[in-house]
Amino acid sequence: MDRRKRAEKARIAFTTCACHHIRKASRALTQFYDEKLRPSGLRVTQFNILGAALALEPVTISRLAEAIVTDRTTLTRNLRLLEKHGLIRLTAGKDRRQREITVTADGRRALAKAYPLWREAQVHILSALGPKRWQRLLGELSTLVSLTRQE
Amino acid sequence: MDRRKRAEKARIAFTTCACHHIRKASRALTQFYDEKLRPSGLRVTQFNILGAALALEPVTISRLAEAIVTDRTTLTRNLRLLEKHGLIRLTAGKDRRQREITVTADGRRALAKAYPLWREAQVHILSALGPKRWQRLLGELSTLVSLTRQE
DNA sequence: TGAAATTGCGAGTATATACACTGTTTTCTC
DNA sequence: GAGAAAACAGTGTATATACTCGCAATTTCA
Repeated sequence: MDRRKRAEKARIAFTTCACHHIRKASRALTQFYDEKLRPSGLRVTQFNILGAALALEPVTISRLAEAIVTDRTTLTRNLRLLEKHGLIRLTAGKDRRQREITVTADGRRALAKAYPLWREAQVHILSALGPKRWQRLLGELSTLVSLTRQE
Repeated sequence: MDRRKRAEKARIAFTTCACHHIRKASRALTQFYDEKLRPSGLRVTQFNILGAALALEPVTISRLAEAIVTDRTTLTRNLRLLEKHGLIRLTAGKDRRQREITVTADGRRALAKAYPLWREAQVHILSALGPKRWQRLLGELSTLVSLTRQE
């Protein structure tokens, strides 16, 4: 293959790659939400983990990882940070292999403080799209996730 | 606010957060593409950076960062890795502040080897969606990016 | 009941990401 | 032309991500 063809393929790959576009949007949204959440001291990742933990508590690490579609070992490390800041507690379960996550009073306070800031970011995005486009986008994102899970 | 209401808000936040859903899809797609690309030794991030560099070379770090919508300092570190593996070269430009990126012969070989693997992953996703849904999704992702850029 | 398989989790290692700050070079302005 | 402003890039630090490996507790089953 000559040089020109190779460059052309490279151009196609980087302008059309689905993963690239999703990652790009992910970076942009993360920066946006993080910026809005800054006064709360939580990042959007932490806000989401903490919120999921509160909604599901008491919950084990593996169950929570499954719920938010994150690698378990990634979640372990993210939880360690929340624990260090006193926002969650990790205790041994009945099954001594398991570790149960509970949100502390500080954790609930942090969530309550962050919630209106999150809402501001969320409204900015959702109101611009409108409920119809938003719902459809949500569906497509779910489709993408399941497309990568099935083989 | 009572305990129940707080948990309810937490549940809403983590089930509807736009950022959470995009990040989730991003993780899933990244794992999928990385898995397919594994025999090539490139990750999808590296594949995309290398492809963009080849399409735009010679290009400075800031220009490339702009093109792929990545923080410049992130790109600097990602490029360092590609340089260490001999896939790109970083040379001083005429303007001595700039550093120019060029893809080496090894880099082009790595891209050529990875291309069919990338294509396999890409086809899996795109053929499942079909061109129409894919184009619309691409448009929505662009919209999201610009929604976070404008204030 | 005891060995094998399974389950739950952590550590080691590597990459990706970005904010705040710093230094250097170039350009602009008076 | 000197000083100010802008542009380009690197470092320090912190977080997010996940693969591989390994250990301990539990369950399964012969």
